[in-house]
Amino acid sequence: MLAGLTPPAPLPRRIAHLDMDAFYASVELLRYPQLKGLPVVIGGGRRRADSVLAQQENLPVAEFPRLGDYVGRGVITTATYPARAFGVGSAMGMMKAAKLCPQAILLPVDFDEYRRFSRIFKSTILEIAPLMEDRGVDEVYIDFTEVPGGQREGGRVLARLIQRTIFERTGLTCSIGVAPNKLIAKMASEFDKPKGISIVHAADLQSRIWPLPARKINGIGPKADAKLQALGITTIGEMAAKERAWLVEHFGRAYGAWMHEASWGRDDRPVVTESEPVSMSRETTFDRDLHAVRDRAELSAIFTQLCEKVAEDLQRKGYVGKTIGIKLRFDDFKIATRDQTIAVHTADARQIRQAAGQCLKRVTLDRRLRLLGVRVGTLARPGELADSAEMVDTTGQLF
DNA sequence: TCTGGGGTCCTAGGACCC
DNA sequence: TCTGGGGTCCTAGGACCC
Repeated sequence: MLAGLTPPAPLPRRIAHLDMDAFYASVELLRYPQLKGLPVVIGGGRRRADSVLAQQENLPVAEFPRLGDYVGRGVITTATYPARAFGVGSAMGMMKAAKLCPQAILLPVDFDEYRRFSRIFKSTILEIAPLMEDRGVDEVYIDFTEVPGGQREGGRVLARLIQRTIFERTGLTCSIGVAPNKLIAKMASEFDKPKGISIVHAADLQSRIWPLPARKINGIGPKADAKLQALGITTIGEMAAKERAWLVEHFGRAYGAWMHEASWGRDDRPVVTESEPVSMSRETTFDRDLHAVRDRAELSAIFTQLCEKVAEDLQRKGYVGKTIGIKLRFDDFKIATRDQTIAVHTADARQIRQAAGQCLKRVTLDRRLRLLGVRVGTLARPGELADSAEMVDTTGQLF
C-alpha cells in the first residue's frame, strides 16, 4: 500500500425496496375518485371495453359492477384497504371473495394503464437514484449506498424524497424499506404499509426480523413453510437457531444453506439494473373446461391465437427463440409441459404453431383441459446470431 | 362456486461427446 | 471388452415470485 494513498473506507451498503401501495387499485382510484374509501377489487376475466366502464369516468357509484354479481373464473389481483378489511386479498378466487364482500366494487384489470404509471414512477426514481432493479410492475430495489444523501438517517431522508416526488408526479403512494441488503429491505418495506418508511440496521436482526414468520422471507413459499411448520419451526429466529447442517439435511444442500444465511439476515446479491428475458409465453384459462376431441375446433383456434400472440411479442421486442413449449392444465389442476428445441431460432407464428403442435401430440389428452399455454425459450437477438452458421428466420420465409 | 397470467431458477435423468 | 470420469444439452416437473 502506498503511503498517503489509503483508500477511503467503503460506505456501508444501504439497499431500498420500494413497493407501491395497492398499486392497481390506486391507479383505478385516480380515474374514479368517487370510489375513494370504498371496498374496491381488481380482477376477473372481463375486458374493460366490454363493460359499462368503458370511457365513463363520471359513473355514479351505484352503477359500478359489484363483486357479488360476478360469475366466472378468475382471481383478485388487488384489493383496496377497505376491501381487505373484509378478508379479501390478492390471489383469492373471485367466487370466494364475492361471498366475503359481495358489495365490493369490481373493476377489470387495465394493464396498459398500470404499465403507464409504472414507467412514470420508475423514471422518477431513476432521476434521483441511478441504480434501480426492476422487480415487476409495482416494485423495485434501489441502491442508496453511493447516492448523495443516501446514508443520511440510514436512508430515511432519500426515501422521503423519493416517496414525495412519486406522489407529486402521480398521486400514488408507496412504502419503502431501507436495510443493509435486498433480503431485509424487502421485509422492511412491509413493516409500515401503506405510505411507510422503515429503516433497518444489521443490529436490528434479533429484535425486528427474528420474531417474523419464516414465510416472510422472500423465497420461502407455501411448501417450504409447511415443511418448516411440520418440523416445529414458525419464526425466522427459530430457523436461525438451527444448525446449518440440520437445515441442509431437511431441505437439501443449496436450499438449506441459503435458508441458514437468510435467517441470519445475510445476503450479498447486488442490485441488478439490466437483464435479458429468458422466455416469453402466453396462456389462457378457458371459460369452461374443454375436451380435446369434442371441443377440438375451439381448442385449435385458441392454440393458434396463443402462438400468434407469442410471435407478436417476440417480434415487437426483437427476440427469436428456439425452445418451443406448451403447458396444459387439466380439470384436476394437474399441469403437464412439453417442449422441443428446434434447429433454427424463430419468431414466426406458423413455425411456433408447428413445433407446439408436435409437443401437444406427446401428451395423453384423457382429461378435460382448463388451460392452454405456449412458451418460447432460449431467446436471442436476431442480430447476434447473424455471424453464426445459423440461418435466422423471423419472417417464416425460407431463404 | 375454488384456484389468472407472466415470469425465473433449480433439480434430475438421459443422451451424447471426449 | 470393460470401466470411468467430466461436460453440455435437452426435457419435465416443481417451487416461488409479482
